[in-house]
Amino acid sequence: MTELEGALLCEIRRRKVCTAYEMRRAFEKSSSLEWSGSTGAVYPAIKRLTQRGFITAEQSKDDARGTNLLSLSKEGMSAVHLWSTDIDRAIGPGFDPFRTRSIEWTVLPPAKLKIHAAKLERALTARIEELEKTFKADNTDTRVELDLALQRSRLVWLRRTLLD
Amino acid sequence: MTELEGALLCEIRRRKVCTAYEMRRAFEKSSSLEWSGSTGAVYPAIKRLTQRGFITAEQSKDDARGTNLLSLSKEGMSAVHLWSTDIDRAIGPGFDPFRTRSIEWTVLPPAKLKIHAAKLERALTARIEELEKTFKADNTDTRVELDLALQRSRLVWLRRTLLD
DNA sequence: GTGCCCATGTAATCTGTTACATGATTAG
DNA sequence: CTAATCATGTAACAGATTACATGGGCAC
Repeated sequence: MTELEGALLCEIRRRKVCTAYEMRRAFEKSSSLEWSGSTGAVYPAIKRLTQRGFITAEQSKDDARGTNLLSLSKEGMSAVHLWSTDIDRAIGPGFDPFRTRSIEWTVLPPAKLKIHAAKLERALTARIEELEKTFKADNTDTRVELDLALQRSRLVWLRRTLLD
Repeated sequence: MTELEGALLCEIRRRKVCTAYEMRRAFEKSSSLEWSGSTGAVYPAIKRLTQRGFITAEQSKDDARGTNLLSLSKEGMSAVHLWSTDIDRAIGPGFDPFRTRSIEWTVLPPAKLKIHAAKLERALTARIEELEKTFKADNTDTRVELDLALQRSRLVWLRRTLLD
C-alpha cells in the first residue's frame, strides 16, 4: 500500500461518503507540494483500491455524469487501521525538503548565508502566521497542528544554528 | 531537478570526491525510509547529472573495477546552490508519514487509541535517545539535529493531544 | 579459495506527472 | 447562454523499486 493509497482510504473514512473528485481537490489544496492530487494518480489509485475490495462505489441517482459515491468496505476499514498504526512507517522522518537542504546551508559563505537565512526566517514566519489563522478557524485537523509544530521547530533551529 | 538529484549533488559536494556506490550506501543508511538508495534510482540519476554537465567522473587508477571518482563541476556547484536555496520548495511540509496518519488516530476508539498512543510514545522516545547519541558523537550533521527536533515536536504533540 | 563487501549496471514493472479529452451541472 | 466548476478518465512520459547480473578486491 503506497502513501497515496493509505491517505485516500483515510480521507474516505473521514468523509464517510465522497466522490473521487472531492478527494482529488482535497489533495490539491494540501499545503504539501508532494500531494499533487493529479488525476493520473488519484483515479488509478481508487481503481486499484476498488479492485482490492477496500472501496465500494455506488452510482449516484439524479446525476448523468456517472458520479460515484465512494465509501469504505469492512476490509477497507481494517486496511486503513493497519496502515495507520504501522509504527515503523509512522515515525520515520519522511521526505523533508528543509532537512535535505539544511546540510548545504551550513557550508555557504557567510555573506550568502546571511541573506538566505533572513529569507528563510521571513518565509517561515509568514507560513506560521498563516497556519495559526487556519488553526484558529478550525482546530480539528491534526495535520495543520503538526505542520505548525514542524514550522516552529524549523524556525527555532534556524535561529539557533544559522542566525547566531 | 528531482529531490534525489539535488540530494546527490549535495552529497558529492559534502564529500568533495566519492563513488556512486558510497553515495548509494549513504542513502540506504539514511534514517528516512523514503531514501532507499536503490541502484535503479541512483545510477541512472548520476548518469543524467553527468550528461547535464553537473558531475565530472574520473576513472580511478589501480582499480580494474571501473570505479568512477565523482566530483562537482562548476555548473554542478551553481546548480546545487540554486536547488538548495529555493525557499518555496524548502519550507513545504514535505512528505510526513506521521502527519498523514495522525488524522486517523484521533478517530480510533479509546481503548485502541490508548494502546497505539503508548506504542508511539515508546517508539518516539527510543528514537530520540538514539538520535541524541548520534548527535553527541558527531554534531556536524544538521539532518540529525533536525530529525531530533522533529521527533521531539511529535512527542510533545502526542502527549498533549492523544495522551491527555 | 571462499565468502563478503566494493562497484557498476540493466530489465520488468509500478507509480506518479502532465497534458489531453469529454461531458454534465450550476451560478450569473 | 456562457463560463466556471463538477466529474471522470486516458496516453505519453519520467522516475523509482525490485530483482537480476557481472566481476574485482581483500581478509581469513
